[in-house]
Amino acid sequence: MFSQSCKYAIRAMFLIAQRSNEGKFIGIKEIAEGLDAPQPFIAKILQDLSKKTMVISAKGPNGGFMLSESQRHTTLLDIVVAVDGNKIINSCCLGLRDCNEKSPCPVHDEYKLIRKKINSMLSTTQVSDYNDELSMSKLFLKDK
Amino acid sequence: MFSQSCKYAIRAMFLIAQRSNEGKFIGIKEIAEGLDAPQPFIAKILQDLSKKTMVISAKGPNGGFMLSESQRHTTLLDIVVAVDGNKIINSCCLGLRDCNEKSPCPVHDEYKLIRKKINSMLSTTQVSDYNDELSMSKLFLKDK
DNA sequence: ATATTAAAAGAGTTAAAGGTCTTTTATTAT
DNA sequence: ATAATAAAAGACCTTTAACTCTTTTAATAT
Ligand code: FES
Ligand code: FES
Repeated sequence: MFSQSCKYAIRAMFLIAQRSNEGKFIGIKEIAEGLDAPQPFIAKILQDLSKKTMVISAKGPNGGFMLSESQRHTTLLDIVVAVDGNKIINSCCLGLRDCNEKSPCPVHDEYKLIRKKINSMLSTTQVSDYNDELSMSKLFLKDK
Repeated sequence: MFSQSCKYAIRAMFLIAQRSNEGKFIGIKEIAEGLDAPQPFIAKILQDLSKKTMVISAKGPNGGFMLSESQRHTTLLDIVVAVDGNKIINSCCLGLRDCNEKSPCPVHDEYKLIRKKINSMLSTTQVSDYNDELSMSKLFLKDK
């Protein structure tokens, strides 16, 4: 469904959002540990998101990543599109080039509804929506 | 969502199911053309399905592939599991090793419902369900 | 029997995703 | 100013998916 990079990107953004509440930068090392993910790989992913101005980064001591007020309203769909492109939004699940009513594949009608729910989930969830649950360890960003 | 192999496998099975009604074998060449897919790749995929007894194959003149009466009841879920494994059934969409209620990721509750719909679509659809629509060109297995 | 047909088998290739490493640049604390 | 810190940049490596090619085996029509 999502590439590995995209999954990490979403989880990283949730984590940065949570820490951004405290007004502090969180370093790559801490992010990688918080997600149980390879640090250099996370670094590269965040570099991309930083270029796309979806996260603020700062070099030097006490540097790291954080989200501005407006960046905390980034949706999961924003992240998915930034990392994986927009194929999730409207492509055929059986791989036909065009998904439309003119030449539907056998599962088109059913999949259309599922895809709508996926898009809805992604577009209605913001990265800061679960700050509290994450802080209280009711939700998790890595395996226990 | 599905690997390329899996998408081709599903489409190939729909096509073989449709032709099996006529009681004839359909050759790889014709299948590849019917799906607008690379012939040697389709051959590989069908070889695997054949080994897993999900399709009958015959060598020599008038050979090819067809589905037995019972094989026509194969569901899309059977195909997906055979080709891509069972990760679709119960894995976390953010990549956590375990998806369960004990350590849910932020989208667990919502994704659980979506995954259920996907599984339902796959398990209730049989490869021969759309024979007629395919024959009448109301549904398609390749781009126009 | 022989030639032809068509899938099976399996090695080989290509491209993309996933992941690592080293060097550079910017910041800040001293 | 200098040293220490931490991200940026970009080259590099590894693995897997996607796809191809060649040879072999089996079946059938003549
Ligand atoms: S054509 Fe396949 S999902 Fe729409
Ligand atoms: S834990 Fe992520 S979907 Fe269940």
